[in-house]
Amino acid sequence: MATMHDVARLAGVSVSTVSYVLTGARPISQATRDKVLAAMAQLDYQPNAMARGLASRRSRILGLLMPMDERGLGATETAFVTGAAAAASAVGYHLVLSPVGGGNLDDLRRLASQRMLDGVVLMEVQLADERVTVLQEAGVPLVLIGRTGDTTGLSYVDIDFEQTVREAVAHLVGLGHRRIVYVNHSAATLASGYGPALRTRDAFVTAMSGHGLEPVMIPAEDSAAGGRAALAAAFARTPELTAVLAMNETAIFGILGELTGRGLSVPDDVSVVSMVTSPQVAELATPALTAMTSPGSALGRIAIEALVRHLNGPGNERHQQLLPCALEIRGSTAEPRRPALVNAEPSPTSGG
Amino acid sequence: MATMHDVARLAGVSVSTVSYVLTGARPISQATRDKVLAAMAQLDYQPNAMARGLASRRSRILGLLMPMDERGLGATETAFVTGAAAAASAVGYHLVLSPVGGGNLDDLRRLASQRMLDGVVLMEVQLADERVTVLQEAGVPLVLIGRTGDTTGLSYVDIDFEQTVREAVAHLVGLGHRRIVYVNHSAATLASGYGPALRTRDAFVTAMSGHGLEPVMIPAEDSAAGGRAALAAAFARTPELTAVLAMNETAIFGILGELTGRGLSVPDDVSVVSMVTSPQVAELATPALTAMTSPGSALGRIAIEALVRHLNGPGNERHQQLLPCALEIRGSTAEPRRPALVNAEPSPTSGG
DNA sequence: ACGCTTTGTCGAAACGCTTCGACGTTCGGG
DNA sequence: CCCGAACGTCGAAGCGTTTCGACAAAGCGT
Repeated sequence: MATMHDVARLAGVSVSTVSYVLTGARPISQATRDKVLAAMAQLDYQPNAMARGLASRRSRILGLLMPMDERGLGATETAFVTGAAAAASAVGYHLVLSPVGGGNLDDLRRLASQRMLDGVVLMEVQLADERVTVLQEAGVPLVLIGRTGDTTGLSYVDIDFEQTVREAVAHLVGLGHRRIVYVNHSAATLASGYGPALRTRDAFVTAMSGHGLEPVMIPAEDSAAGGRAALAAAFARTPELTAVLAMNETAIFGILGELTGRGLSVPDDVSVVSMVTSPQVAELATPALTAMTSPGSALGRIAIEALVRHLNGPGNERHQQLLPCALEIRGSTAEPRRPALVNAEPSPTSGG
Repeated sequence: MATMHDVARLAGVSVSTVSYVLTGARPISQATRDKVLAAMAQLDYQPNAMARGLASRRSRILGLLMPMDERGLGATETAFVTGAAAAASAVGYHLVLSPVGGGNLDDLRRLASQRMLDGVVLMEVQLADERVTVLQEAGVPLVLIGRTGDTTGLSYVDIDFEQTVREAVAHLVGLGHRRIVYVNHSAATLASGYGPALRTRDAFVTAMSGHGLEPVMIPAEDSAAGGRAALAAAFARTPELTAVLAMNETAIFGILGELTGRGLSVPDDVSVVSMVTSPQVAELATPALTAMTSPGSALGRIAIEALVRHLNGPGNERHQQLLPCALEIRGSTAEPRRPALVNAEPSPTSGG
């Protein structure tokens, strides 16, 4: 492994000159630069990341901290990761993912204090998230995906759940639906303070009320069985429902299965909209799901850009931004077959 | 940020003594050790990873290189990652995931030559994989998940596709199926030399022939539409098929959708077995899929353990190991409703 | 009581880089 | 023609560890 010394000797210059060629921290004449670059090429020189990091006190490595529990990353999260990696690469940083779960706070503290990461992006943030505290105390520059309850002084990028729900509801109402049930994450998840679940719940109430409709929300476990159970509960509560709004990529398949099982067709009998869903997953279902597509890779890119700005900038810039999901209409939504019950007398139309 | 110097001063010992307390490289008396540990606790000392890495020429960081194209990690890959992370953590290493795609070989070369990673585990290996060459040339200790065509001198852990296919076929044949179609990955994937696709193809031929049955394989794009198309092709080729074996987590949903669309019921009309599938995905489908469950977390653990052994050991140990998938019977397989056609005269049983 | 190995500790030299201060040159303005 | 500023380069001092050689003290067999 060639070192800077070797390069300097071969090029006939000092070590610091080689360093300046590499970093551009000081001007170097074209002639010298060429000599140095030639020597580097000849020796196949690669700077040693550790030495560089030690001397400069920055590793040029960014961490993406994601809990990897249970089920894996969906296409949504993957888009996020690739967006972040591309953005980091574009500005000369490496991006590494660290699968630190919520449990091992000590592990996180260690990782943070060792100065191996110049900054981190934290995913799957809870409304009250100890990891944020740990990272802040360790003095690590930080950008969140998602939001804590109190975002004072924090940088974050998150999905605009309010607008996303509003648009989804508007789409269904525009088609003529009146009885719309929202299938959320599980009751336990809600109780644990998972922001997206809580925010969409509130947004749904607001949106439905805005249309003069009754908001019915049903929690569902994150499993196909959970989706089936939720749909059963939904029908028990609102037998005349014509549309289901869901934000639960796992349960949605159970919902569809149960619908089919009951002899109901999608979208003719019941329309389904899946929120914060990637096109890939939406296409998996039969029929393909009308969905609110999450801005995955943009989210990742923006988070990294904010983080890097934070690292270079003098200090206190915060970046707080919300991105909406885009409505993509596929085959799972249509006008209700039966005129909505609130609008008209039950007509003698066929359809049971 | 306290340094070793601070700790040494506070404890009234030399810097090297502090280092020995930390690394255990030389014996230290209990009294001294206690003083040092107390000082470390008081100052909340954390060793600087860069300095340590520079001096010791090992970072204690392991890389998990995974291409993150298209669709994200399934639960299978996630189990793999968590298994690997846990194993690394258990032996005092950090595990970072690096989303280096197949395209940017230069990026990979840089990452490898910078000596930031003590060793790497490479996922999604192709039969001819340039990344392996790059890594070997860079002299980075390496363990593969999957295998290249020529595994001489390489360490790997992989799924035992031969046995997995054999068991899956045996399960179906045992139920009475005779016309079994294997839905593989896409023709392009096969042509690109993707090991699992090729190995399962060959194993399928072998297994079917062993039962005196005709092996029919259909490639499928990795999408729901691809699965639908493949099923259509399968029926065109083998109208009397009673079972589908698939290794394509994405296409499987299209297959199920198309089956339902044709008015065929699973498992009564057609049995379906999904290979190298996680329980989570298997449960998503309706009915839940009988599947060959991949040994995800064990694979990850074993790969990391082999890698660490490789780092500590004197040198040339290779580790080559195959792990089978486990048959988990769920609701998508049953005896064929119609007696298999090769066994009997076509009976006048109802069924289109 | 004698060397000899162990044990416990220290000081100093790396590790490979960045960065600061210094210094000679060159150049343009007054 | 002189002065200051900008340019281009160098040497050396770190960055925070590990690790090596040295050495005093203590334990051992004889």
